[in-house]
Parts: sequence; structure tokens; C-alpha cells
Amino acid sequence: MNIDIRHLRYFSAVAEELSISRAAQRLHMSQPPLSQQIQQLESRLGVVLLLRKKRGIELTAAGAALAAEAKLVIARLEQAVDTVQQIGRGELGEIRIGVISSAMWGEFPDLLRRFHAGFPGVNWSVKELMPAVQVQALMERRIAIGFFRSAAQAPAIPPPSPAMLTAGTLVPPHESTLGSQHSSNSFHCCSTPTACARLILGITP
Amino acid sequence: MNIDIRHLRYFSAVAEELSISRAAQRLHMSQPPLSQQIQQLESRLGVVLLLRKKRGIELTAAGAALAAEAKLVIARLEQAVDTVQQIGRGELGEIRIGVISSAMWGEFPDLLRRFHAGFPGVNWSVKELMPAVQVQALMERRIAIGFFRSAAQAPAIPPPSPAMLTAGTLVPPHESTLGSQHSSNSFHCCSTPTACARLILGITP
DNA sequence: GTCAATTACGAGCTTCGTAACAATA
DNA sequence: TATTGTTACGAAGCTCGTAATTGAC
Repeated sequence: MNIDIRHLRYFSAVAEELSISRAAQRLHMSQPPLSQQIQQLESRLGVVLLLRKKRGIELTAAGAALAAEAKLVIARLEQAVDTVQQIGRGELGEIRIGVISSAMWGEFPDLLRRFHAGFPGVNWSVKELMPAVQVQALMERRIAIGFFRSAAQAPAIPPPSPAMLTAGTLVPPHESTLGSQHSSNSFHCCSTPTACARLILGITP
Repeated sequence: MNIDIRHLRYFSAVAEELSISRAAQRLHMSQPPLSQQIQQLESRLGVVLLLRKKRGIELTAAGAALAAEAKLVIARLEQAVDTVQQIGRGELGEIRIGVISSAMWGEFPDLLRRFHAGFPGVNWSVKELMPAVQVQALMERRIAIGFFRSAAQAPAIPPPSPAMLTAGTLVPPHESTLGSQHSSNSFHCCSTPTACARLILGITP
């Protein structure tokens, strides 16, 4: 009874086209394997889904139900994949940022604004922290990025792990050597895999 | 990018156990193929899901999200399969019944009562129809079963199609020769694949 | 003859298990 | 050494396409 997403995709096409041959065309495959897959699906379910009629096919009640359900399952899966990929690309998620209070007088607010424009799916929070506290928070992954001014205060922090949007690394950012030019300037920053590297660069894709 | 339900099942187990070896045990397979499948899943998604740590593994943010989503997709699929199988077994659906008014004085109400007790998932409706109208309705599949008394009025109706719970055939019922003993008695009836054959027999499984 | 579906069969890919390897406590 | 995960590789199974078959118009 091992139903597969492929079975659902195939059956969905057949149910929509009400024809195996047309569905096979739409699926870019030949009829016989599609016919086989539908038979296999019926056998695994133990349910007749199609009525082979003189001309083409017809759905049984169970077949009609499966056609509807299959679409839901497929849609749910595709949405799940999409969400996971967005998180993976750092376009969706949460990011915690530590700053020294004077950063709010500098270029930080504008950087954050650009970041938010580029990554509207990422929820951010900013917390005012003393430099030493930021370093501690970075090491414990409680913040993803720390903004402060003195390079001397930034110790070796383990390289970023994609585990969370809260991983951090030291200058130069692991993902982007471009980031180092910024970080040697007015502030030091620690980057996460993607989102943070882009934040550092002010990229708004 | 061809994600499979198997991938989701595997990853779900890994995410719950937070260990590939333990998950493999639970899945009754050996570790290496499971490890491979997870790698394949990551590659197809283009997303890192697990962090290989010194001791065991850890979920990334994307991995945690997928673990949650996967459960939903799997549950949705299993519920869909269940529903379709119930319909296929005639335990879920709708059935329209035609009767002559005098049937309500006979054994019909009790038959219906027993049917409903046996198939609580099947919604039924009873309509009073003249015998000739019942025959017409049966042929057009607008009713699943017709109750009337004269065998002479029942013509040849195509054999039952599992297409609907509204298919009908003539005495003796196609699925059950047992049914004929009833139908030669006080009423004639036309049966659908399962539910109706059972209805005729008054079976309450 | 054509159209639509099924059956038959072989090539190529996928998945799994076993064995060997690497790294860590 | 025991544990946990990865790499390597071959056998078994699965999926697909081509070709032949059936059945209805």
C-alpha cells in the first residue's frame, strides 16, 4: 500500500483530462506506462478508480474523491517545499540583531530598511547590547549579527552554521569576502549564511 | 526536484529521532541507504536540512520546518487514502433510493434502518416514484435502487458500474446471487456494487 | 482503418544491503 | 573499542519506452 506522489500526479492528470492518452501527452510520457501506473495505484489502494468505457474513461465515485484529494496533497507538498526552500535561502525566518545604541545614529537604520525591503519574509528584532555582551550572544547564537565599533573586541567565533539564522562568524564573513570591506570600516559584523551576508552588503535582490 | 513521500517519511523519522541510525532502526532498514536518501532529499531541495555534529545530528531551521510540514503532508495523504478506500468499499458516499409508496408499509423501513446502522457513513435519500419512473431513473443512474413489486416492469438495465453509488442492475443482482431470493419475493431491486448488494441482503457488517 | 486502452518485454535508473572507512568519546 | 555517520559497490526492483494486441466505432 505504498502510494507515491507520482501516482497522485499521474492520476490527477488522468482525472482532469478524462483520458489516459491525453494525460500521457500532458505528462510527456507514453500511454502504456501511465496506464500501468494507474493500475498499480488502483491495486495498491484496493479501489477501482476508473471505468474503462467504450470511448475513453470515466471516474468512479472513489476516483472523483481521489482526484480532489490528490490536488490538495500535491499543493500541500509543493507549498511545503517552497517554504523550506525559502527558509534555506534565508528569505523567510527570523533574525535577531544586537547593536550598540550609537549605531542607531549611523548607517544602521538605513541598512535595516534596505534589508527589510529585500527580505520582507524575514522577521527581525534589534536589541541594544554592549559590545562584550554582543560577542557572548554571538557565540551562544542568541543573535545573528552584532554591530559595534572596535575590532579588538571581536574574538574568534566559530564559522556560521546553517542551523539557524542566528549563527555568526567573524570578519571576514565566511560567505562573502566582499563583506570584509564594510566590516573594516565603521562597524564589525558577524554574518549568517545568506541573509546576513546580504544584509552586510546591503543587497536588495 | 522530485520529492517523494518516501523522502518525507524518512526525514520525518530522522527529525523525530534526531539520529539517522535510530531512525533507520525504526524504519526497518540499514543506516547507509537512509543517510543517502536524506542527502538526496537535501540535494533535490537544494537546502541543508541536517547539521552533522560531533555526536549525532541537529536540525537546521529549514529542517525543522520540513519536519513539521512533512507530517502534515503525510497525514493529509493518509487521510485521503482512507477516504477513497471507504468510498471504494461503499462505506462512505451517497445513495438515492426510489420506492413505491406502499413499500413504506412493508419491510423497506426496517431494511433501511439496518442499512443505516451498518453504513453510517452513507447518506441516503428516499424518493417516492412510480415503477415506470423508477426504471427510467435507474437507467439514467439518478437512483441506485428501485423498490417496486412487478418483475415485468423491470427491463434490462446495464450491469452496475462502480462509477457511482447510483448505478443499478436488474435481478439477479450482479454481485450477489443471494440477492435474487429476496428480489423474487415481495419486491424487485437493483443493486450497486457493494453498498446496494448489502442493502438488499440487509447485511450489517 | 483509426482511436483508446492494455499486455509484453527489455533497457536504464533507483533503492537497498553489505562492507569498508572516518571521526569521535 | 563502541558509536555515529559517510562512501563504495553490486543485486534486486521499479519505471519507462517500444512493439504487439484487443475492442469499439
